[in-house]
Amino acid sequence: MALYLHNTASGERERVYAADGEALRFYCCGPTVYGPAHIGNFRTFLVQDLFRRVVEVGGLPVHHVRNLTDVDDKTIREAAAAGEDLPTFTARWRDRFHEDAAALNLLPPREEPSAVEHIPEQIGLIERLLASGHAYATADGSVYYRIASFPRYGQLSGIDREALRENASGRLEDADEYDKESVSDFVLWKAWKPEDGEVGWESPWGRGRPGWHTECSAMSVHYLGASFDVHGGGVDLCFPHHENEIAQSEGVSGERPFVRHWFHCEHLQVEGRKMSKSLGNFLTLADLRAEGFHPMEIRWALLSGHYRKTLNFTRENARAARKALQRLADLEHSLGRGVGTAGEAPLSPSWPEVVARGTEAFAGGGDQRAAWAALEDDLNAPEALGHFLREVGRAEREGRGWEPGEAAAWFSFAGSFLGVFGIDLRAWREDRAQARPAEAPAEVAALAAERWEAKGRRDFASADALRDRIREAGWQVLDRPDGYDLEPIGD
RNA sequence: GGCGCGGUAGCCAAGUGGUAAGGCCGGGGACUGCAAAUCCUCUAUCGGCGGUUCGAUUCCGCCCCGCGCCUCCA
Repeated sequence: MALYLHNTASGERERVYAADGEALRFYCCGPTVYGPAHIGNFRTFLVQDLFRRVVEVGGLPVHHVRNLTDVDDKTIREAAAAGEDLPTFTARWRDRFHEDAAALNLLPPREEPSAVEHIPEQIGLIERLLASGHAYATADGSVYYRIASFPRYGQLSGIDREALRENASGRLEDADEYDKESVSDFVLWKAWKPEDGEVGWESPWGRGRPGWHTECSAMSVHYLGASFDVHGGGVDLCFPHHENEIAQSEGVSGERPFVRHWFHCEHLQVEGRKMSKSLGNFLTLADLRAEGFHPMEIRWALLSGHYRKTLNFTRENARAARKALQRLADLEHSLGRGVGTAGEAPLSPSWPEVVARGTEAFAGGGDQRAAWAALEDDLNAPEALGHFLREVGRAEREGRGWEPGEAAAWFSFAGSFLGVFGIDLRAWREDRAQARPAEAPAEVAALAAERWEAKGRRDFASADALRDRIREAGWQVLDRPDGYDLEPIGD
């Protein structure tokens, strides 16, 4: 495999490989569990999922770690507002995140550590930072990172410390932070305050809780080592979160680099505008499901742009995705019976099978090879989709004339492609079949029977009139040579 | 102001120094008694102005516009 990925740290496309030669060590900043994740969050997680799938199909196992932030200002505030204790509150949203992630067919990470479960590791990290002079405690029992002690600070995001100081000058009056040495210093341990209520842990500096940035350094190093291969997140995390992680992790270990490859995903817009609560376009998966969209349609739409460009999510795109899925389902129905090892569902091979097939599945014609090549070239999903859809069109036009062997090869390619994209066609098909009424109301069925009879008499005027009445009832008649089907209108 | 990402057909979205993938929508046609599906077919000179070049959408410069980050937002 020769997968190349843009590295924020160098600004260049670089080869992805496992330093230990065995598994790619991959850390992702996960969600803060204080409410439902929105589709912008999921865009990032989906891109990371696509990346992981490409690496694994390329033959390299991935040691994937994604954390859960279950203690911070927002979780504490919202838990209090909900009248729940913090663990109960965050567990609920954690479960919700898992449900959404499963619906979107995200592969679960190998480990999913949470901040609350790793307080000792975080305290240990802070102690080492204090010992090495990178941190200092203040009178109130908080601990801050001393940015002046880390000359490389700002290198990842290209921000220089002088500018930081100037820009931050307007916030000097922030009462909470009056005892920091420098306004740019960030908090590692926050001393307990009355509004924290029951939330707090004992530490060498008194009762308190870890600052947000602390957890990712402590947990990534704990699970993946002081230096690992790839670290992902949304572009907004580049500064200050990832910058701070570098300062913390390299500060204690002295090992460089903390992360070899920084992988940042651009943001998402909705219907041409940025997502914001005031615009009311802060979409969650549940919102879109309520509008009738299937998670697989959302997944397709969210992966249809390049990860380093802002993507405009539109309902129209989601409908285009639905159409593509329908084309695939039709194709599987017409050409795919008994083809390949997946039997009746050759376009829905299991993930282990997709991994086992590896890149061999893409060794066919030009577009098949090109689809894989596009993915290896900085994860160019839209180009890969273009090649894939050209293959779909070819199958639609030529498939009926194929020999069994040709059909099997094509379905192996297409099944693997959908596997890499994490599109579970079977789930989509079954959920939709379940969602629609299997049978028309007796009244509609009677009209349809009457129409079929009129049609048999070649009384087309009556037949058409009945078709209209059936349509008014919300159903449509689809004729076959030997009969007809009734389907609900609406999608 | 600093750093970063963009401006390609009605919409979404790739891409290349030699006259621009793919999808959706829409138009026309074939097929069908009608309808659905399917098939065929049509729709762009790439934000603006200069420059380099035999030739630029692709390289350089300037300008205009949109978006993100600049201390806890994927």
